[in-house]
Amino acid sequence: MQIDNTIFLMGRISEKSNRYLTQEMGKIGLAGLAPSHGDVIANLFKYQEISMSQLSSAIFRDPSTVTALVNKLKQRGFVQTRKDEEDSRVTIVSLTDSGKALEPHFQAISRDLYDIEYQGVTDEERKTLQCLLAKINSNF
Amino acid sequence: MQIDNTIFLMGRISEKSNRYLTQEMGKIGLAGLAPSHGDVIANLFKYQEISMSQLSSAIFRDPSTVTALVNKLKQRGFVQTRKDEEDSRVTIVSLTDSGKALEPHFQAISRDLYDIEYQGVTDEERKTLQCLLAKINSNF
DNA sequence: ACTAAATGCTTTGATATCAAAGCATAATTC
DNA sequence: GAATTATGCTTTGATATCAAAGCATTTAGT
Repeated sequence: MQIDNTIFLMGRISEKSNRYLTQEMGKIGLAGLAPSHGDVIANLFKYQEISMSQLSSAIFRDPSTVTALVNKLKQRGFVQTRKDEEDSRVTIVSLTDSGKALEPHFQAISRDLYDIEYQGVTDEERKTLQCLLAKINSNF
Repeated sequence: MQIDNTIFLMGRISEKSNRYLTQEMGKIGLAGLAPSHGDVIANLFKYQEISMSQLSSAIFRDPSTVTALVNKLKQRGFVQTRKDEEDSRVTIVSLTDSGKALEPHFQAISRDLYDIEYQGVTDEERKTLQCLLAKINSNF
């Protein structure tokens, strides 16, 4: 029968987090965008410039999905793209000024999310959780 | 910045599980169906008969999504529906014989999934994980 | 009893997502 | 160096999903 419901719980937590992120993104001018759009932006904070395929690997989404995500972000004015000079197949994505301006808001949202997550959870437990999830993730 | 990546890991594990479930469902005659369809069926193993709205609560999906899920399962011949006699608004869903025949396969898939998840994880750790996830889930 | 509110479900429209196929361009092989 | 294979990306088509609106029917309020 059912051994436990950990997989189920991870799914639920994941969905609730996404709901929360979507809601908070709406408050900082990103209404109508999904968590994955946020993932794109977050990776641009980290790497400044990144190709479509690197983005695809970084956010674990199909290349065709990344095309759609970046198109939307471009249309909204948060990112821009240019062709790579060395390899004309490659498209390189970067933040516009209005994209860069989001960074502090992203940090705040991220902090808030983890505050919610870890209410009543000790640092010790947090580390244990982190370890266990990393191990389970590598089991698949 | 980023405090940890537990939320991210839960999302990844959840997606990988879903990928696995979809694949295994394909092997038992459920190709083209999603994990949520499996959730509907699993709840019917548990309750035999259940209304659309109860199903909606049980699988945490919008009522309109449940309508679509059940329609597809009906079309494939795994479930059937009837009107409740007491309240004609209510639709009650139940398994057909070919739906019931899936139960042992579901048990096997569920077992296999947990075997994968818990490779190299002790019973103690499993309990800890279960506890922490339950707490975090209730934090949202 | 009649109206208003609530409940159960479905339809419609929008969207993120993936898979498959297509189209370039680059790299490799012969 | 021409042909094949690989790589990077996009287009197209299908689907699960939700939100909003709609339609019944049941319940509550007066």
